[in-house]
Amino acid sequence: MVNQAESILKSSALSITSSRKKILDVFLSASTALAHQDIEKLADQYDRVTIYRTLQTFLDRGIIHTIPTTDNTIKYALCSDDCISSGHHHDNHVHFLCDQCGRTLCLDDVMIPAITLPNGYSMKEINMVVNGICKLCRA
Amino acid sequence: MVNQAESILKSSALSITSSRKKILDVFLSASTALAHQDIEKLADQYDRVTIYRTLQTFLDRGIIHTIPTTDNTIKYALCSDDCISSGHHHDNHVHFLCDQCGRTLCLDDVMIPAITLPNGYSMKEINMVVNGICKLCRA
DNA sequence: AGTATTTTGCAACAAAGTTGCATTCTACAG
DNA sequence: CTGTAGAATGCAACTTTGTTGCAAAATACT
Repeated sequence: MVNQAESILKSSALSITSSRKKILDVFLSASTALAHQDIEKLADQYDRVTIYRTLQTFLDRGIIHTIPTTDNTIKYALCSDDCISSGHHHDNHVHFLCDQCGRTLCLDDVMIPAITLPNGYSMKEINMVVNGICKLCRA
Repeated sequence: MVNQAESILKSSALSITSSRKKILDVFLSASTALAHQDIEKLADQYDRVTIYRTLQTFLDRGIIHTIPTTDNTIKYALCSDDCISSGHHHDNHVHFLCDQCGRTLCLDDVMIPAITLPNGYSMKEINMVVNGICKLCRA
Protein backbone atom coordinates (compact mmCIF):
# COMPACT_ATOMS: atom_id res chain seq x y z
CA MET A 1 0.00 0.00 0.00
CA VAL A 2 1.19 3.43 -0.94
CA ASN A 3 1.72 6.03 1.73
CA GLN A 4 -1.50 7.98 2.23
CA ALA A 5 0.26 11.35 2.45
CA GLU A 6 2.04 10.72 -0.83
CA SER A 7 -1.16 9.85 -2.65
CA ILE A 8 -2.81 13.05 -1.41
CA LEU A 9 0.14 15.05 -2.70
CA LYS A 10 0.09 13.25 -6.02
CA SER A 11 -3.60 13.84 -6.59
CA SER A 12 -3.05 17.53 -5.91
CA ALA A 13 -0.13 17.66 -8.35
CA LEU A 14 2.28 18.73 -5.65
CA SER A 15 5.85 17.57 -5.53
CA ILE A 16 6.60 15.12 -2.77
CA THR A 17 8.88 16.51 -0.11
CA SER A 18 9.59 15.29 3.37
CA SER A 19 8.10 18.35 5.04
CA ARG A 20 4.84 18.04 3.17
CA LYS A 21 4.61 14.38 3.98
CA LYS A 22 5.35 15.01 7.63
CA ILE A 23 2.77 17.77 7.94
CA LEU A 24 0.16 15.66 6.22
CA ASP A 25 0.97 12.77 8.54
CA VAL A 26 0.45 15.08 11.49
CA PHE A 27 -3.02 15.89 10.21
CA LEU A 28 -3.80 12.28 9.34
CA SER A 29 -2.98 11.10 12.83
CA ALA A 30 -4.62 14.02 14.63
CA SER A 31 -8.17 13.59 15.86
CA THR A 32 -8.73 17.32 16.09
CA ALA A 33 -8.15 20.48 14.12
CA LEU A 34 -4.70 21.95 14.67
CA ALA A 35 -3.38 25.44 15.21
CA HIS A 36 -0.19 26.53 13.51
CA GLN A 37 1.53 26.24 16.87
CA ASP A 38 0.47 22.61 17.30
CA ILE A 39 1.93 21.75 13.92
CA GLU A 40 5.17 23.54 14.75
CA LYS A 41 5.56 21.35 17.81
CA LEU A 42 4.62 18.12 16.08
CA ALA A 43 6.85 18.78 13.07
CA ASP A 44 9.62 20.67 14.85
CA GLN A 45 12.37 19.48 12.54
CA TYR A 46 11.05 21.95 9.95
CA ASP A 47 11.41 25.67 9.84
CA ARG A 48 8.53 27.86 10.94
CA VAL A 49 8.49 29.50 7.53
CA THR A 50 8.23 26.17 5.78
CA ILE A 51 5.18 25.31 7.84
CA TYR A 52 3.54 28.63 7.00
CA ARG A 53 4.19 28.11 3.32
CA THR A 54 3.13 24.48 3.33
CA LEU A 55 -0.15 25.24 5.08
CA GLN A 56 -0.82 28.00 2.56
CA THR A 57 -0.15 25.58 -0.29
CA PHE A 58 -2.49 23.00 1.20
CA LEU A 59 -5.17 25.65 1.63
CA ASP A 60 -4.80 26.74 -1.99
CA ARG A 61 -5.20 23.17 -3.18
CA GLY A 62 -8.15 22.50 -0.91
CA ILE A 63 -6.34 19.78 1.03
CA ILE A 64 -7.06 21.50 4.33
CA HIS A 65 -9.53 24.15 5.41
CA THR A 66 -9.56 26.75 8.15
CA ILE A 67 -12.00 26.92 11.00
CA PRO A 68 -12.76 30.34 12.45
CA THR A 69 -12.61 30.45 16.23
CA THR A 70 -13.63 33.00 18.80
CA ASP A 71 -10.20 33.10 20.42
CA ASN A 72 -8.34 34.57 17.48
CA THR A 73 -6.50 31.43 16.51
CA ILE A 74 -6.90 29.83 13.16
CA LYS A 75 -7.32 26.09 13.24
CA TYR A 76 -6.64 23.87 10.27
CA ALA A 77 -8.26 20.55 9.48
CA LEU A 78 -8.03 18.04 6.67
CA CYS A 79 -10.86 18.26 4.24
CA SER A 80 -13.01 15.17 4.05
CA ASP A 81 -13.04 13.24 0.79
CA ASP A 82 -16.25 14.66 -0.60
CA CYS A 83 -15.09 18.12 0.26
CA ILE A 84 -11.99 17.62 -1.86
CA SER A 85 -13.61 15.72 -4.68
CA SER A 86 -16.41 18.18 -5.28
CA GLY A 87 -14.07 20.56 -7.06
CA HIS A 88 -15.53 23.62 -5.44
CA HIS A 89 -14.72 23.55 -1.78
CA HIS A 90 -17.57 23.31 0.67
CA ASP A 91 -17.36 22.36 4.24
CA ASN A 92 -20.87 21.80 5.41
CA HIS A 93 -20.54 20.36 8.88
CA VAL A 94 -20.51 22.09 12.24
CA HIS A 95 -17.29 22.62 14.19
CA PHE A 96 -17.08 22.33 17.93
CA LEU A 97 -14.57 24.21 20.09
CA CYS A 98 -14.18 22.89 23.62
CA ASP A 99 -13.69 25.67 26.15
CA GLN A 100 -12.04 23.28 28.57
CA CYS A 101 -9.50 21.25 26.61
CA GLY A 102 -9.30 23.72 23.74
CA ARG A 103 -9.72 21.09 21.07
CA THR A 104 -11.52 21.79 17.86
CA LEU A 105 -13.58 18.94 16.49
CA CYS A 106 -15.35 18.40 13.22
CA LEU A 107 -18.87 17.22 13.96
CA ASP A 108 -19.18 15.40 10.66
CA ASP A 109 -22.66 14.20 11.51
CA VAL A 110 -24.10 17.63 12.22
CA MET A 111 -24.96 19.44 9.02
CA ILE A 112 -25.22 23.19 8.85
CA PRO A 113 -28.89 24.06 8.39
CA ALA A 114 -29.87 26.22 5.45
CA ILE A 115 -30.56 29.88 6.06
CA THR A 116 -32.11 32.58 3.95
CA LEU A 117 -30.07 35.70 3.39
CA PRO A 118 -31.66 39.11 2.83
CA ASN A 119 -32.11 40.19 -0.78
CA GLY A 120 -28.94 41.20 -2.53
CA TYR A 121 -26.55 38.96 -0.60
CA SER A 122 -24.91 35.95 -2.19
CA MET A 123 -23.40 33.11 -0.20
CA LYS A 124 -20.12 31.47 -1.06
CA GLU A 125 -19.21 29.75 2.17
CA ILE A 126 -20.82 29.18 5.50
CA ASN A 127 -19.29 28.38 8.87
CA MET A 128 -20.92 27.33 12.09
CA VAL A 129 -18.86 27.04 15.22
CA VAL A 130 -20.19 25.94 18.59
CA ASN A 131 -18.36 26.62 21.85
CA GLY A 132 -18.98 24.48 24.89
CA ILE A 133 -17.73 21.38 26.67
CA CYS A 134 -16.92 18.30 24.65
CA LYS A 135 -17.81 14.68 25.26
CA LEU A 136 -14.45 13.73 26.71
CA CYS A 137 -14.26 16.65 29.13
CA ARG A 138 -17.76 15.95 30.49
CA ALA A 139 -17.16 12.28 30.99
CA MET B 1 -29.96 65.14 24.52
CA VAL B 2 -27.14 63.40 26.30
CA ASN B 3 -24.26 61.96 24.33
CA GLN B 4 -25.06 58.38 23.38
CA ALA B 5 -21.57 57.12 24.14
CA GLU B 6 -21.72 58.63 27.63
CA SER B 7 -25.03 57.00 28.41
CA ILE B 8 -23.70 53.60 27.36
CA LEU B 9 -20.72 54.06 29.64
CA LYS B 10 -22.94 55.17 32.52
CA SER B 11 -25.26 52.20 32.21
CA SER B 12 -22.24 49.91 32.33
CA ALA B 13 -20.86 51.68 35.40
CA LEU B 14 -17.68 52.68 33.60
CA SER B 15 -15.95 55.97 34.19
CA ILE B 16 -16.24 58.40 31.35
CA THR B 17 -12.95 59.05 29.61
CA SER B 18 -12.22 60.61 26.28
CA SER B 19 -10.73 57.46 24.81
CA ARG B 20 -13.75 55.35 25.73
CA LYS B 21 -16.09 57.95 24.29
CA LYS B 22 -14.07 58.17 21.11
CA ILE B 23 -13.95 54.41 20.61
CA LEU B 24 -17.67 54.10 21.24
CA ASP B 25 -18.31 56.90 18.76
CA VAL B 26 -16.28 55.00 16.19
CA PHE B 27 -18.51 51.99 16.69
CA LEU B 28 -21.69 54.05 16.73
CA SER B 29 -20.87 55.70 13.43
CA ALA B 30 -19.59 52.52 11.79
CA SER B 31 -22.01 50.50 9.74
CA THR B 32 -19.87 47.39 9.97
CA ALA B 33 -17.91 45.38 12.47
CA LEU B 34 -14.39 46.66 13.01
CA ALA B 35 -11.01 45.03 13.36
CA HIS B 36 -8.57 46.30 15.96
CA GLN B 37 -6.58 47.84 13.16
CA ASP B 38 -9.58 49.83 11.91
CA ILE B 39 -10.14 51.25 15.36
CA GLU B 40 -6.48 52.17 15.68
CA LYS B 41 -6.72 54.20 12.51
CA LEU B 42 -10.02 55.85 13.39
CA ALA B 43 -8.93 56.72 16.93
CA ASP B 44 -5.27 57.29 16.25
CA GLN B 45 -4.83 59.89 18.93
CA TYR B 46 -4.87 57.08 21.49
CA ASP B 47 -2.21 54.57 22.32
CA ARG B 48 -2.44 51.07 20.90
CA VAL B 49 -2.38 49.67 24.41
CA THR B 50 -5.29 51.84 25.47
CA ILE B 51 -7.33 50.51 22.59
CA TYR B 52 -6.53 46.92 23.49
CA ARG B 53 -7.53 47.54 27.07
CA THR B 54 -10.65 49.49 26.21
CA LEU B 55 -11.89 46.80 23.85
CA GLN B 56 -11.28 44.20 26.53
CA THR B 57 -13.25 46.27 29.02
CA PHE B 58 -16.12 46.65 26.57
CA LEU B 59 -16.11 42.91 25.93
CA ASP B 60 -16.20 42.18 29.65
CA ARG B 61 -19.20 44.46 30.10
CA GLY B 62 -21.00 43.07 27.09
CA ILE B 63 -20.96 46.38 25.23
CA ILE B 64 -19.34 44.80 22.20
CA HIS B 65 -18.95 41.25 20.97
CA THR B 66 -16.43 39.49 18.76
CA ILE B 67 -17.11 37.87 15.43
CA PRO B 68 -14.87 35.01 14.36
CA THR B 69 -13.71 35.22 10.77
CA THR B 70 -11.96 32.83 8.44
CA ASP B 71 -9.12 35.24 7.73
CA ASN B 72 -7.62 35.21 11.22
CA THR B 73 -8.81 38.64 12.20
CA ILE B 74 -11.12 39.31 15.10
CA LYS B 75 -13.86 41.78 14.34
CA TYR B 76 -15.74 43.70 17.00
CA ALA B 77 -19.28 44.99 16.83
CA LEU B 78 -21.62 46.81 19.17
CA CYS B 79 -24.11 44.56 20.82
CA SER B 80 -27.72 45.29 20.06
CA ASP B 81 -29.93 46.43 22.91
CA ASP B 82 -31.52 43.10 23.68
CA CYS B 83 -28.14 41.43 23.64
CA ILE B 84 -26.94 43.80 26.35
CA SER B 85 -30.10 43.82 28.43
CA SER B 86 -30.50 40.08 28.67
CA GLY B 87 -27.84 39.83 31.37
CA HIS B 88 -26.27 36.73 29.93
CA HIS B 89 -24.76 37.61 26.61
CA HIS B 90 -26.13 35.93 23.57
CA ASP B 91 -25.59 36.95 20.05
CA ASN B 92 -28.00 34.98 18.02
CA HIS B 93 -27.85 36.52 14.58
CA VAL B 94 -25.82 35.57 11.55
CA HIS B 95 -22.75 37.55 10.50
CA PHE B 96 -21.84 38.24 6.92
CA LEU B 97 -18.30 38.75 5.66
CA CYS B 98 -18.03 40.28 2.21
CA ASP B 99 -15.17 38.81 0.21
CA GLN B 100 -15.03 41.86 -2.04
CA CYS B 101 -15.13 44.92 0.24
CA GLY B 102 -14.03 43.00 3.33
CA ARG B 103 -16.78 44.41 5.51
CA THR B 104 -18.36 42.40 8.26
CA LEU B 105 -22.06 42.96 8.77
CA CYS B 106 -24.51 41.88 11.43
CA LEU B 107 -27.54 40.38 9.73
CA ASP B 108 -29.82 41.23 12.64
CA ASP B 109 -32.83 39.78 10.87
CA VAL B 110 -31.32 36.37 10.22
CA MET B 111 -31.45 34.20 13.31
CA ILE B 112 -29.14 31.26 13.83
CA PRO B 113 -31.19 28.09 13.45
CA ALA B 114 -31.14 25.55 16.26
CA ILE B 115 -29.01 22.46 15.85
CA THR B 116 -28.78 19.22 17.77
CA LEU B 117 -25.37 18.24 19.06
CA PRO B 118 -24.30 14.62 19.52
CA ASN B 119 -24.73 13.14 22.97
CA GLY B 120 -22.26 14.37 25.55
CA TYR B 121 -21.68 17.81 24.08
CA SER B 122 -22.95 20.95 25.77
CA MET B 123 -23.37 24.24 23.96
CA LYS B 124 -22.42 27.57 25.45
CA GLU B 125 -22.20 29.79 22.43
CA ILE B 126 -22.87 29.48 18.75
CA ASN B 127 -21.55 31.46 15.82
CA MET B 128 -22.56 31.46 12.21
CA VAL B 129 -20.55 33.36 9.64
CA VAL B 130 -21.38 33.56 5.96
CA ASN B 131 -18.85 34.59 3.33
CA GLY B 132 -19.96 36.00 0.01
CA ILE B 133 -20.75 39.24 -1.76
CA CYS B 134 -22.76 41.87 0.03
CA LYS B 135 -25.67 43.96 -1.16
CA LEU B 136 -23.61 47.04 -1.88
CA CYS B 137 -20.91 45.24 -3.86
CA ARG B 138 -23.48 43.50 -6.06
CA ALA B 139 -25.41 46.64 -6.82
C1' DA C 1 -10.60 71.97 45.98
C1' DG C 2 -8.35 67.52 47.72
C1' DT C 3 -7.64 62.72 47.37
C1' DA C 4 -8.27 57.64 46.53
C1' DT C 5 -8.74 55.00 42.65
C1' DT C 6 -8.84 54.18 37.88
C1' DT C 7 -7.10 54.93 33.39
C1' DT C 8 -3.56 56.16 30.23
C1' DG C 9 0.94 56.33 27.78
C1' DC C 10 5.43 54.85 27.46
C1' DA C 11 8.93 51.47 27.14
C1' DA C 12 10.25 47.11 26.80
C1' DC C 13 9.17 42.77 25.54
C1' DA C 14 7.06 38.40 23.43
C1' DA C 15 4.72 36.15 19.86
C1' DA C 16 3.05 35.74 15.21
C1' DG C 17 3.58 36.31 10.49
C1' DT C 18 6.22 37.97 6.13
C1' DT C 19 9.96 38.62 2.64
C1' DG C 20 14.34 38.09 -0.04
C1' DC C 21 17.80 35.27 -1.18
C1' DA C 22 21.15 31.58 -1.35
C1' DT C 23 21.15 26.59 -0.98
C1' DT C 24 19.09 22.18 -1.51
C1' DC C 25 15.88 19.03 -3.35
C1' DT C 26 12.51 17.09 -6.78
C1' DA C 27 10.87 15.82 -11.18
C1' DC C 28 11.94 14.80 -15.53
C1' DA C 29 14.40 14.61 -20.04
C1' DG C 30 17.86 12.47 -22.33
C1' DC D 1 21.64 6.80 -14.36
C1' DT D 2 23.06 11.58 -14.70
C1' DG D 3 22.36 16.55 -15.60
C1' DT D 4 19.46 20.34 -15.20
C1' DA D 5 15.44 23.58 -14.76
C1' DG D 6 12.37 24.80 -11.63
C1' DA D 7 10.41 24.30 -7.09
C1' DA D 8 10.90 24.04 -2.13
C1' DT D 9 13.50 24.93 2.01
C1' DG D 10 16.18 27.33 5.67
C1' DC D 11 18.06 31.33 7.35
C1' DA D 12 18.18 36.09 8.59
C1' DA D 13 16.07 40.16 9.02
C1' DC D 14 12.02 42.49 9.51
C1' DT D 15 7.00 43.94 10.35
C1' DT D 16 2.90 43.38 12.75
C1' DT D 17 0.28 42.05 16.66
C1' DG D 18 -0.48 41.52 21.37
C1' DT D 19 1.19 41.80 26.52
C1' DT D 20 3.13 43.63 30.96
C1' DG D 21 4.98 46.88 34.57
C1' DC D 22 5.10 51.21 36.09
C1' DA D 23 4.95 56.22 36.52
C1' DA D 24 2.01 60.12 35.23
C1' DA D 25 -2.49 61.90 34.43
C1' DA D 26 -7.44 61.94 34.69
C1' DT D 27 -11.85 60.75 36.95
C1' DA D 28 -15.27 60.37 40.56
C1' DC D 29 -16.45 61.51 44.87
C1' DT D 30 -16.07 63.60 49.45
